[in-house]
Amino acid sequence: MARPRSAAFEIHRETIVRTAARLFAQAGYPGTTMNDIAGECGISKPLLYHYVSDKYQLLLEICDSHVTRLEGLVAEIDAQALPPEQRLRLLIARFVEEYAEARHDHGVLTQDVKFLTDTDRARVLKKERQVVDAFARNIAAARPELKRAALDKPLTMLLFGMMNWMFTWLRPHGALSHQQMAP
Amino acid sequence: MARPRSAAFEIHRETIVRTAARLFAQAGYPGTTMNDIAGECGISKPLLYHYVSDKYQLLLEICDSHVTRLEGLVAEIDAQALPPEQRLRLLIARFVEEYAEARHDHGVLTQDVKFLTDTDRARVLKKERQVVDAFARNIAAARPELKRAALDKPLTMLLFGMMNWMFTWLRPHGALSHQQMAP
DNA sequence: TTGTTCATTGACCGCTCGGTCGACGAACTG
DNA sequence: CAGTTCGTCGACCGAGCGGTCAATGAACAA
Repeated sequence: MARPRSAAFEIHRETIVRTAARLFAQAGYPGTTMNDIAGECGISKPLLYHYVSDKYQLLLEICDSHVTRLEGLVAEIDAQALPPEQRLRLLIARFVEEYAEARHDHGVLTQDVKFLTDTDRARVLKKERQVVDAFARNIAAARPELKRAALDKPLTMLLFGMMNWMFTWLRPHGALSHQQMAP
Repeated sequence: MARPRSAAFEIHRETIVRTAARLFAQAGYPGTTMNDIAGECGISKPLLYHYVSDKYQLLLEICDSHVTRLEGLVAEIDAQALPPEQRLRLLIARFVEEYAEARHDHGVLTQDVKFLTDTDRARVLKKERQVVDAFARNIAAARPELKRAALDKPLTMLLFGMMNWMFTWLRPHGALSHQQMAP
């Protein structure tokens, strides 16, 4: 072998994935072309394919890495010994924080999972379900009367509805969000 | 002229629009082809174009008719003289009802408005904003302390987040939804 | 210095897309 | 009955898609 891979290879690749996430989030997976991505990155299409195998892998990588990060977040907070209510609040706060940072990735996750193959989608949704279950568990622990009324699961969904929807209208101000989860 | 338009023309056309709404909601606007729509309707592509001018008009018609219906719903409830809290509850109940009936149309509205032209999108979003404002007004009337804290607008958004998200997981059971809006 | 690999591109390929053409028989009007 | 429009379709068109090829020069190993 005569020339090693450039040190910047992974960096370039990551830039491409981030750009793809942004465009997917904005126009959807089928509504985004590889030309769009290459153009937005300021490179030619063959060069794009030098860094990335194909369009589908981009989608898969974005979804999988994001949902895996969320899973890690849950595990991290679960590991702390905290009173139920406080733990639930921490969970919500950290998720909102993560969503804000990875806004585009999360948009792709909620909008474009359906374009994954059956097996890939199953894998991603399984992780997502574990995250949701963790929320439901914490809600039930913080408000045992909901559990008794079998309302913990629906309420969890409603909570995710609020969180997911938030980033379709909130732009660059995040001061309010953390306190609003009380009612 | 020698042959009038078939009496079933409008019916067929409406069937096509409903089918398009379902497919758009499922795969997104760019992810749905005219062949898909024709196939799902059991007709050929030229026949599809006999009933419909082009793909874009389908999207526009779905979005516009749905948002106009929502607008009418607000006007109808606004016309009734009701105490604030009761009116808000009625508003929510009726919206959830409407979303359930027109689930696909609503999916298209929340997912595919972005593919409208600037002017069309502006028109649709203007109507949508009027609906949201009506909700905010009713929330402020029912809970004046929120208004004072300038939390009425964000809370309205959170409420819409819950309502919009609901129909991504709720399948054919609707008994719970109406009572859950209290907390 | 030499040989190989990397980084990069313009040109290209097969396919599918949104949309149209021209043809046909059946249906209706006068 | 005659003439026209409707309802219907197979075949087709130009454009753009995801993806590849072959070529080039620079970068590095030996």
